[in-house]
Amino acid sequence: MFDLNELEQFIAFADLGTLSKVSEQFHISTPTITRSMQHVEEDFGVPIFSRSKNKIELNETGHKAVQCAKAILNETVRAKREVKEFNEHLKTIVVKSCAPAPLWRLLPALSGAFPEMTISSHICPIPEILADLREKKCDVALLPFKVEDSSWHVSPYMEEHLSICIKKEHELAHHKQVSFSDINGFNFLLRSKIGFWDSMCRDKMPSSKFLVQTNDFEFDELVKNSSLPCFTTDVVLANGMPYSDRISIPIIDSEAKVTFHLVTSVSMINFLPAPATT
Amino acid sequence: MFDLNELEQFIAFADLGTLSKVSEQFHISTPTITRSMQHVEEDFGVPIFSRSKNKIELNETGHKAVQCAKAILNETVRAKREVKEFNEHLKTIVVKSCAPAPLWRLLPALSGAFPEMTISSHICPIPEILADLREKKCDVALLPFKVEDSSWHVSPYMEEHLSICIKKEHELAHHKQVSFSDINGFNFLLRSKIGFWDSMCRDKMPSSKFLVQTNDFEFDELVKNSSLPCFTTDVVLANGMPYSDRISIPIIDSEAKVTFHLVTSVSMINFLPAPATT
DNA sequence: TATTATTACGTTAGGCGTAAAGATT
DNA sequence: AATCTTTACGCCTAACGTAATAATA
Repeated sequence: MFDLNELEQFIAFADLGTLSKVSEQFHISTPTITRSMQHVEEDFGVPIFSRSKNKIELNETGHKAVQCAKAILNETVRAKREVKEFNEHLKTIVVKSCAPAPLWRLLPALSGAFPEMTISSHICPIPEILADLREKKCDVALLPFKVEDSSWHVSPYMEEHLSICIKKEHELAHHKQVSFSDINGFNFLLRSKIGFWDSMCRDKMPSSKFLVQTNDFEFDELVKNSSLPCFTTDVVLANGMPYSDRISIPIIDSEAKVTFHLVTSVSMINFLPAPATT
Repeated sequence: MFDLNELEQFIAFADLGTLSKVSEQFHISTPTITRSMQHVEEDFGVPIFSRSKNKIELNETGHKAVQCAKAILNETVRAKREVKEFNEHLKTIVVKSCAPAPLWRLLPALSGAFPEMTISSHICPIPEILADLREKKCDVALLPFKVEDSSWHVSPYMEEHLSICIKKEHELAHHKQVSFSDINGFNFLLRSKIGFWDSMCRDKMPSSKFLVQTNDFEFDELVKNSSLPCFTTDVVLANGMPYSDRISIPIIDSEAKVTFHLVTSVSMINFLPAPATT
C-alpha cells in the first residue's frame, strides 16, 4: 500500500534529480530517502529506477509512475477539499432573493434563529433562483410570486409597493398616484442591485432611460442634487422620506405591488419566522 | 496525510456498521480500529463521526468522506495498474499484420532477435493498422503496400501470390492461369482469419459467394470432401500441395500478387531481420 | 576532493495488542 | 450477560539518523 509521504518525496525526486536534494528539501537524511524510493518501487511492483553505483534515475516506467503518483496526491487533496466544503455547507444557510428588501427582515431573523449557522445571501435573477432551488443549491429563496411545487414550503412573507420619488416641483407632483404608462418616457436614477425591480421597470417603461448608480453614496448625492426622478418603496419609506425636497407617489399598476414568497425545503418550516400579518 | 490502510478500514466500517466487525474482518484489535478512525477523522480535518458512549456512526459529512475515501483508493489501484501495464508494454513488441503469411516468418525472427520480449501479434483490418501506427499502438506493422511517412521505416518484406485450389476434374483445371473475372461467380470455401485477402476476394469477385469456415480442421475436411474451389498461395504451397486430388492455378491479376511491407519505428531498424532477397 | 547512493547499526518513536473500564441493550 | 467503544499500558517492530563504504566526476 502506498505511503503518501513517500509519494511526495518520489515526485520531488523527479523534480530535483538527486536523493540528496530531496533529503535537504524534506529535512530528512539521505538513507531515509533511499528507503522511501525503495518502498515506492516496491509498492508499484515494477522497476521504476535505473541505478548505477552512485547515481539513481527514473527509467521510462518511472516517469509514468511520477504522473500516476501526482494523480493519486491530487485525488487526495481534491477529496479532502470536497469533504471540507461539504462540512462548511452543512453549517451555512444559503439564501437567494430576487430583491433586497425582504432580506432586510429575513437575514436578522435567520441569524437569530440559527446563531451557530453561517448565513450566505445573494440577490440574483429569478431564473437562477428557480434553478438553484431545483438543484438544492439554496436553502431559502425569496421570489415575487408563488411557486407550485409540493417538495417546497411556500408562504407569503411580505409586500413591497413601488413608488416614484420626485421633486415637489415636478410636473407629476400633484398626482395622488401614477401608472407606468404615465411615467413611461421619463428618465430615472436607479440604484444597481435592486434585483428584479430593475428588469421590471425596463419592461414596463420601455421609453424611459435609467441612469444606474453602483455606489450608494453617489446615488444619494445625485438624488439630492438633481431633479431626476427615482424610485422608492413603502418598505424604504417606513423609516421616513430621506429626501426633504421630494415626495413619493405610489404606482397604481398591479405589478408595482409585489408579495414576496418565502420558499424553503420542508424540513426548515418550523425554524422560520412567522409570516407577515397583513 | 492519509494512511491508505486506515482509509480501507474506514470504508469497511461504513459497510459493516461497527468497529468490532471491522476488527475481525481485518484481524486486528478494536483499539487499533478506534485509533485508525481517529486518524482518518483527523486527516480529513472535520468531524465525520457522531459518537455516543458505546456507539459510533458516520455523520452526514462522514458519508461524503466515505465516497471520497473510495475515490482515493480507486485512484491508487488505477495508478498502480497503469504503471504495471506500461511496464508490460515496454516488454512486448506489438505486431499488427494484414495477413497471416508474413507472420509465419516474422514472429520466429522477432522471438529470436528479442528473446526477452513478449511478442504480441494480431491480424486486423488495414485501416486499423494504419490508425494504430499513427497512435503508436503497434511497434511493427505488415501491410500489402508501401507507407509514405518519414517517421517510419518501411521495407519490402516478402511476396505472396494467390492461387485457386480446385479439384483436378474442375472445369477450370486445364487453365494455366486464371483471372478474377474468370472465377467471379464460382462459390468458394474460405478460411476465416486470412486478413485482407477476405475483403479483396469479395471485392474482386462480387458475384461469388464465400463459405467461411472458422475452424481449420473443419475447413480441411470440407476441402477434402467437397468439390468446392478454395484458395491457396505460393507461400502455403512452398511446403507442397496438401490436397492430393487438387491442383493450384495462379491468379494473373496484379492484385493477386502482393508485396508485404514491414513498417517499424525508426529506432527498431537495426534489430529487424534482413528483407527478403528476391 | 566533493558529491552521491547505499549499507550497517544503534536508538527511539509510534503502532499494536492485552487488559480493563464505562456504557448500552 | 453480552456487546461495543475507548483508555491505559507495556512490548516490540520498524523508521530514523549517524557513521561508514564505495563509486563517480
